[in-house]
Amino acid sequence: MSTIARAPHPLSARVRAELERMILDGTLSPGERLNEVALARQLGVSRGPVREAARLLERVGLVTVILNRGAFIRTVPLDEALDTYALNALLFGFGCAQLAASITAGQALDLRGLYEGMEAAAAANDPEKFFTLNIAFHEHIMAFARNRQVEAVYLQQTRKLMLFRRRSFDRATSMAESNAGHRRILEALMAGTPEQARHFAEEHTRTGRARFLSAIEAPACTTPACTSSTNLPK
Amino acid sequence: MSTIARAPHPLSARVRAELERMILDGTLSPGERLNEVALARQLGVSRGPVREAARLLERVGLVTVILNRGAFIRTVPLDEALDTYALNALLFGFGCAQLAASITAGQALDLRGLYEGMEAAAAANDPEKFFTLNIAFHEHIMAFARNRQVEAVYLQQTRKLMLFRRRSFDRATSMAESNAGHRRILEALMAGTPEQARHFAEEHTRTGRARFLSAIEAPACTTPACTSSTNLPK
DNA sequence: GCGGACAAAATTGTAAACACTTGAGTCGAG
DNA sequence: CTCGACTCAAGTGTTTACAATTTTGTCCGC
Repeated sequence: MSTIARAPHPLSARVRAELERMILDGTLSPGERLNEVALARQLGVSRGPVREAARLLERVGLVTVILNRGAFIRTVPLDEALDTYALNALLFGFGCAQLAASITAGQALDLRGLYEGMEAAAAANDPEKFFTLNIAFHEHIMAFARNRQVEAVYLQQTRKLMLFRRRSFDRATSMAESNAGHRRILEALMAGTPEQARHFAEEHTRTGRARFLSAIEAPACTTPACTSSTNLPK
Repeated sequence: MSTIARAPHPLSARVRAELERMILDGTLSPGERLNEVALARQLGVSRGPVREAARLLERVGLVTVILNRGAFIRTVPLDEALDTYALNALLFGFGCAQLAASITAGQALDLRGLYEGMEAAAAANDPEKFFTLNIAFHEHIMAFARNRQVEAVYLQQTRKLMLFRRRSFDRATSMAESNAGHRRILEALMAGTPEQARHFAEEHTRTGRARFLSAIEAPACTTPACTSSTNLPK
């Protein structure tokens, strides 16, 4: 029974963060139901905050709430994932275009460091590290783009995609290919050419979608979480 | 004490819809606090659903929750409104570009009807009707664009902007100017030229933002709701 | 052996109760 | 008269309890 750390936030917000972490971690698998009493006991709180947290996660698209049946971790349908990729391509392209027009030396240095870290991770065949740096690279760009609304939507949609995107970097070639896209984006950013940056960003997202699709069609994963039903219960 | 109509949804969802309506209607003004007990009694429910609904509205950006002080209807800061306009320009441009490549005769007819309705409303100097048709025009386009994710984000952001956008169409010239933009978009859609449609859509959003800005700087509104504090309490 | 109806357990939806924080008003000292 | 501390009311945060629905297990009939 691990109690949540004390913080100056409503309990429901902390529970929401914890549940979000558990979902993205894989502790809670897609299709699984969020048992309110079990989670409440596990987190050392009452059912109220857990309920509120579940409703918040529904609003973000991470869970689905069915009347009198509870909250289930969403299994994002393929068409929704594709729509989300298109949306993210648009947002990421915008972010890169904006940043190309306003990038500072420090920001460029930061992004370059992440790029080189991914290069090393790809060479060492370390998908886990590459995955982490990759997220940081994209999120830093969107943070530097100075549009909080675009950034917020991008982060939210990306989190939703993470429900299964983690497996897209299984092969070393994927990492190298992905990082080549990062390099092109980075060069356009440092060159200060917004439209080129936007172009490479959208292209990069498209190749990411392609990797995602091939990973879906050929799931080289045998854990029970992968083979379980991909549809909602009932 | 008006009880909410029965429906196959959790009470919190129905309460959320009702609160959202009250906020966008103006029944609840920006800066106002959502008194849980009062709203619960007014809606004929308990505090639980009202709390959950308030948290949901926070996630959408319509209210702000402060620990131990409750939920306040948000007063969207200017910079956030500008960021949101930029986001909406991007999304609406995407939607128009998509639709230009796939529009059907029936969809074109539908949009044309809305356009002509707005033309009539502008001639009759009927801002209320123009406002309604204007929303329908944009939402129909986004629905026809066939990307549920982009559509959902656009709708959400637009609702947030509605917290004060309603006053942008006070003058008849604004309506005529706005509808001229609609006409250009519609022609590009029917011509099947995606990039042109995107261009006009983004331009239309920019002029909308300009109207919004001028309406902010010169508030021709004297109701107490407008003159009240535009910042969060305390 | 199989299918359907019934009953009991589990779980969610909702409501009420309790504890704590915040804010205002008042009283008193300087 | 002003400023500060104290008290009390209002309201939120959280927990607990109750009601309604769903699900599952079992039993009976065919």
